[in-house]
Amino acid sequence: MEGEHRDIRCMVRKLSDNNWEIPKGHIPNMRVPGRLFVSESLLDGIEPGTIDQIANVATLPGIQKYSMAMPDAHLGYGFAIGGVAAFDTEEGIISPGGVGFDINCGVRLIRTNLRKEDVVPEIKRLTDELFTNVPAGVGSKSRFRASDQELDGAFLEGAKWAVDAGYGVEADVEHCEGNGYLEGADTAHVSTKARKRGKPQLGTLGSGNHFLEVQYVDEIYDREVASAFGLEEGQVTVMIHCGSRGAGHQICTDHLKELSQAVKKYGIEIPDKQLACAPAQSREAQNYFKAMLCAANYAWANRQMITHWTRESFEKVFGRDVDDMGMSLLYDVAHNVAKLEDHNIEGRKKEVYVHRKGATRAFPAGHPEVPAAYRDVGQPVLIPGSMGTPSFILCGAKDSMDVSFGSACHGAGRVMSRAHAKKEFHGQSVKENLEAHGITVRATHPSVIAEEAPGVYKSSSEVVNVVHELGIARKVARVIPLGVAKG
DNA sequence: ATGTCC
Repeated sequence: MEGEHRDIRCMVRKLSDNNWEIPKGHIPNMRVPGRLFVSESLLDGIEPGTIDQIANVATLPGIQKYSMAMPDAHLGYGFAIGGVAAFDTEEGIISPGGVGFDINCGVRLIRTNLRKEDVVPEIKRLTDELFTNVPAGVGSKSRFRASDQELDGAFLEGAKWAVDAGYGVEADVEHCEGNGYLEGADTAHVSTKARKRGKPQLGTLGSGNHFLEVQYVDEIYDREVASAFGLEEGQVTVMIHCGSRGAGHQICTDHLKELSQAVKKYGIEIPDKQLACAPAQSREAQNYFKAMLCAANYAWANRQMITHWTRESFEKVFGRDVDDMGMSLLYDVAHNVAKLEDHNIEGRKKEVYVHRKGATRAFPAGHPEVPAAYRDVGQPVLIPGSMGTPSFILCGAKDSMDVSFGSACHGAGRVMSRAHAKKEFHGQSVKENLEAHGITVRATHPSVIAEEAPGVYKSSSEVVNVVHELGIARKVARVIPLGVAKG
């Protein structure tokens, strides 16, 4: 492909460390410049097509300040994964490409008061128990048989519905971004097909890079914030990384069709068909938005149900009560979602549609949407590693509002296709290698392990260092996997 | 990511 011969260094202009501009002349009709937040070394790994995607988004109507991408940026559908863009609520647009297919893919972290040495001797049994209790894999079905009414509950009330249904406690909801649900969801815009796919999957992990992982804290970078987050060295934590399954995928697919028509109807010029969108206040855009919120809420309900089964699994293995094991929710973040938020733009506060696609909200200390428990330090920002690699806990930092619409990165980007990974690695040997490093893995098939081998992802530590140095999120702690369940 | 192509 011709793109591979283009020099990335000729496409960007360095503004300061970790901060690069994609000038308005990169492609015709850019309304604002692009911004790419990467280190010198990460820059060389960015595909030219990713730069083009950041520039393409800059041509969309009503875009504010600049079209940006986080240090884990890579090619996505229309918008780059790692992309953040905010649009005016009147002059701007809403685009499914700016959210992605896995609506509200996200991460939550459960604390325990168990120590690494308490868990290591039981890790195989615990990982087996988690793998048994939380269905994983493509097309996997839930242990929970949702009725239509219960599905509506998940679509409209997210984690709150799940807690009311007996999956968790009230405090869980308070420790989710947006209290585990977004207002304005309307199931009238969710197709029968999306319901049909979503109904049996409510309470499933999914596949790909999604996982359920038992970890321990091995390093604290910021004692004060770690203390506010209830984290200390040697402590065991559980991380859940999953999304809205077939429901979100179908909702995205359905509305992409409608919005492709809307592009013509409203005469919007887009440089890439994958940037299908409609004017923010149009019927088409609002219908997508209301359906997207249903999928976002479904994902929060999904992670909440998985949390409940995680707690039950620990109870069974350790023979202790969840409260006794201190299994409270630290936080739950969305990294694929569009939201109405207030931001300061050119010196005045205004409401915008912020699209985060493979980017985590990272609101700083003092922001009213940060839960009271963390208000003095900033919201927890959870950055999952890939299978067998460290994950990071950060907190939203003071410059995020000015620099990145209150956003940070979301994880390690893939550097090798699934097909390539399956040729390069063998599941069984990857598994043996991980077990030699003290990491137990349970997956539906060895090919899943090959596709997700540690070597197919960029290092998340390099990505995390960029957002830390930029002052948009600060490093708090690092966690190391002990046991992983995957689909 | 995804009933990994209706």
